[in-house]
Parts: sequence; structure tokens; C-alpha cells
Amino acid sequence: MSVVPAEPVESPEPAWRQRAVERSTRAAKLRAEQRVQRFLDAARELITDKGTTDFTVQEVVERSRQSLRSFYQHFDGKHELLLALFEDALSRSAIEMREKLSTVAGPLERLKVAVGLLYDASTPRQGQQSPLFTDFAVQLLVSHPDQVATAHLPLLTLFTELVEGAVEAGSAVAPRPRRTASLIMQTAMFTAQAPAAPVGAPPSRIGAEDVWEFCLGGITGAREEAEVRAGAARKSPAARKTAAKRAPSKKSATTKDTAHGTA
Amino acid sequence: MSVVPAEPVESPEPAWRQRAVERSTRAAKLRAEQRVQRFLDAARELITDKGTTDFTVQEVVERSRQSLRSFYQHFDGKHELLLALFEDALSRSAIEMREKLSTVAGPLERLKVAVGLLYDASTPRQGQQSPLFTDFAVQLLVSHPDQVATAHLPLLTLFTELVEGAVEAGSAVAPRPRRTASLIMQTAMFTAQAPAAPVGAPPSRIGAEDVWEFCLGGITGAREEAEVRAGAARKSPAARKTAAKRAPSKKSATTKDTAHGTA
DNA sequence: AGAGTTCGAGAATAGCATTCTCGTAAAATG
DNA sequence: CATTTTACGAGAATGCTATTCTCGAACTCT
Repeated sequence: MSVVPAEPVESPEPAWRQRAVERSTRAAKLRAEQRVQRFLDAARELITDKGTTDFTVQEVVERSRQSLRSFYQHFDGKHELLLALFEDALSRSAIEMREKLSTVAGPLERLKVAVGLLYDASTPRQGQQSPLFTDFAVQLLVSHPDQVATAHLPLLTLFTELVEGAVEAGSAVAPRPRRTASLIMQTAMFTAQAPAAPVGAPPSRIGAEDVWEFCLGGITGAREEAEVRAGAARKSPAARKTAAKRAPSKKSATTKDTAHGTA
Repeated sequence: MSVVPAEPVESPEPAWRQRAVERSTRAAKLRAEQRVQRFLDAARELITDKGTTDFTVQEVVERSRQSLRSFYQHFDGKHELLLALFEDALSRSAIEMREKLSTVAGPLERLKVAVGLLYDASTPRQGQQSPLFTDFAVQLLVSHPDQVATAHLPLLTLFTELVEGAVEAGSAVAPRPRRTASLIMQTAMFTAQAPAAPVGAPPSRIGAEDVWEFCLGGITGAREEAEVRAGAARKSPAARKTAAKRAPSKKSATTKDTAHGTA
């Protein structure tokens, strides 16, 4: 406590002043936070009530029994409100997931369950209290990508850990766990959100299981053995390359025109 | 309403009348199509000019030297215009891809290149003439999912064929090629679009190669052997990196300056 | 040419975010 | 406690767009 540790040079304000200001500020800050919370709650209610995120700022204001004046004093705009909501929802989701995962056995199984949970949480549904991935989330994705990325952080961290766990256990290969985690998340979230096939064709909605299989084995198909591994035991961890052991590309010339047919 | 097979009862119009009407209609239809085309062209110009899709209907109307009246007579709303644009862009993209892929060797390599192309086309960029994936595309995704799915069809078909090709050649495993194709597409498109990591952390933007690796081997890591397979399969495949970079084809650009300062 | 349609120009309407004004209540200050 | 400062509520005002509506002119078909 001898000298000022940080940067006293450019700030001629002594510590006592800072503290005084701080004390004086605390109350105001608290009040502000309370108001902000009221806005957030109102918005959340509106979303779950109406099942959509097409609420207007007016509605939020009315519901929270506050004023437009106040709203724009606390938020830079509607997008900030949405961002806050989004961030909060994702953060909660991560926590919730951790809890649920704590009871799951193996590393790979945990990852699998996590994918299922994420998929589920990302599926648009009526009465969803935590709209992880709804229309507005998508809008934010294009209008404020960086902040969305920040919001994703808690989940990304979780998934990165899961991937790393699986790798350490020898159940998976991922030189850059973070990227892999990101890819898995994206696949699960967007697939859950996106529409399935169009009118014609098989009515194939891609499910969480499909996503998982894809993430697991890609297209080289480590599927069967993966199931074995996950179901039976994790004794021989090193990923066996059983799936793709057929003749590589001898007949590539013949299949060349497969991509030219109908349009 | 029990015995009516089709609807001949309420339509006493004989065939000749239909034909007459048809003939009488043809011209009008042609005119209409012409007008529609003018709107579409104007919109496309606006997009490439401004680099964004934030054009207003007014701008489109002015640029096309037509009227609001006319616009809403031909389109159900702005969203239909966008949808038309989107569909067209995706369709062209599919065709263009097929061309580029026709010079690529093995099935797996073709799929790889396709992923690269799709990724590239989905990467937000200035001066993109085919906005595969932009803000409005995202809006459409939530407001008209079915139609978006329909718009995706050409590309989905292409990718399905590619996946099937790879499967037949024994280079891949995909019990449901269509789903797999869909997953690959989603992964490529959304990853290209999405932001990388947030502020902190490694500045790791996930590239097309990462996407490909993920699609290929998932997390069970069929990576190394996959590379071996793809690389050593053909001794001198000129398509190693040839098609990776986009070869800009200056098409449909000659009559651009028809729209001069009218605004 | 005449009946019917389509179009252009632009005013009118409507929804919504954001800003602004003003008078009041609450807080901070001395 | 009186005063000055700040925050708030209510709601009008603005700005931007999409969408609709009106009316008279141009065009099409017969």
C-alpha cells in the first residue's frame, strides 16, 4: 500500500476522489441496472407470450411501465436489447448444459448429448423461454457478427472443452479443438433452425442424430464403429480407419459425368 | 362434393375457349415477364452497385423506370423480388459450379472443390454479383423458409450427386446422400458467413479447408488418410489447386450503364 | 374506333424505430 | 432545507419504408 500500483501519472485524481465518485455512482448504477432489467424482462415476456420476436419497442416500454425516453437512455437501440437477451440466453444455456452433462458418462457420449441439447435448444418452438436461435438471432448474425461471436463464447468454451476431452480420451481427433467445436456448434444450430427439404423429395427433416453422425464421422463414415465405441466401451481409443478402406479412385473416370445430368 | 372427379362441372368452358384465352393471354404474359425482368435487373444492379441489399422498392422502381403501381402488380411484395433474385442466383451458382467441376478429377476431389466454391460464394464480399448469402437471404430464411428451401434445390441436387459419386467410388459413406449433402452445404455456407472467434482468443477464421476437413472426417479424423487418398489417387491431377480460386467470368455486364442519373 | 386493361406519377396510409420537448419527480450538493 | 442537477414519464414529432390508392393517359385487342 505504499505507492499507486496502476497509472497515477495521467490521473491527478487521488484515490479518495475515485472512491467518493464511485460511492456516489453506485446508487445510480444500481437504479439503472434495475431499469434495464425491467426492460429485459418485459421483452422476454413478450417473446414467450407472442411466440415471436416481432415485438416493437413500444410494447416493451409499455410492458415495463417505463418510457421511450428511458429506453433509449439505457439502450443504444433495439439491437442492443436483443443482443443482451441473446447473450443472456446463450450464457444460461451453457450453464444449464453443463449441469445436464455432469451426469453423462464418457467424453464422446457427453459431446453427443451436448449436440443433442444444443440442437434441441436451437429448434424453433412455441413457448421457448430461451430463444437461442430465432429470427432475431439470425438478424444479429449479419448486423453485429462480432457481438454474436462474443455471445457464443460460453457455449463455444463448453464445446471446446468437450472436444478436448474426447480427444484426450482418444475418441476423437481435432488438431484445433476450438475450430472443431465451432463447426459442430454451427452445424447443430443452423441445421436445427433451417428448414428441411422443400416441397417435393422425401420429407426429411434432419434430426439431431443425423447431425451427430455427421459431426462424428463426416463422410468417411466412422459411424458404425463409432456406435460400437460409444455403446460398448472405450478400450481401444485410437480411431480405427475401418470405414474407408475400399479401392480409392480407380473408377473415377466413369463417374465423372454424374454431375452433369439434370439441372 | 362426393362424385366430382376433377372440376368439369363448374367449368363449362370448352377447349376452344381456353385456347382463345390462352392466345389472347400470351402477349400480355410476355409483356409482364419483360417488366418483371426489368425490375429484377434493376434490383441486381442496385445490389452490386451499393454492395448491399438495403435498397428500397422506390429505388428499384426508379431505376427500372417503372412505377410503384406496376411493381406491386407484378410482385406480391419486396420479399418476392428478393426471393426471385435469390433463387436465380442460387440456380446460376449451381450451373457455374457444374462447369468448373467438370474439369476436376476424382469424385472426392470434386466434392472438395465444390465445398471450396460454395464457401467462397457464400463469403460476404463487396461487389458480389451473386449474393448467395446476404442479409436478405437470412431474412428470407426466417420469413419464407419453404421457398428458400426450394431455392436451394439446384445446389442441393448438385451436392447430392457429388456425394453419391463419392460414395459409389468408395471414397465416402453416406446412407442418405441428400441429408449428407444438405449438411455439407449448410456447414460451408454458414461457416463462410459467420464470424470467426470473438475479440480475444486466436484470430482463427475458419477457412474452406477447415470446413472440408470437418465434412470429410468429422471428429474421428479420417483426415490424414483422406489427404493421402485424394492426393495420391491420381498421379498428376491438374486440379490440385486450380479451381480453388475463383475464376471471375465477366458475364452479363455490358448493358449496365443504361441506368444513368435518374434519381 | 371503342371497350377494357395496364401503366405512370405521385399522393396517401401505415408501422416502427428513433429523437425531441417539456414539465415533474427524485437525487445530489452545500 | 433550498438549490441545482439529473433522471424520468408522457407523448408528440421525425424519418424511413413498404404498401395502397387515385386518376388520367397510353396501350391492346377486337
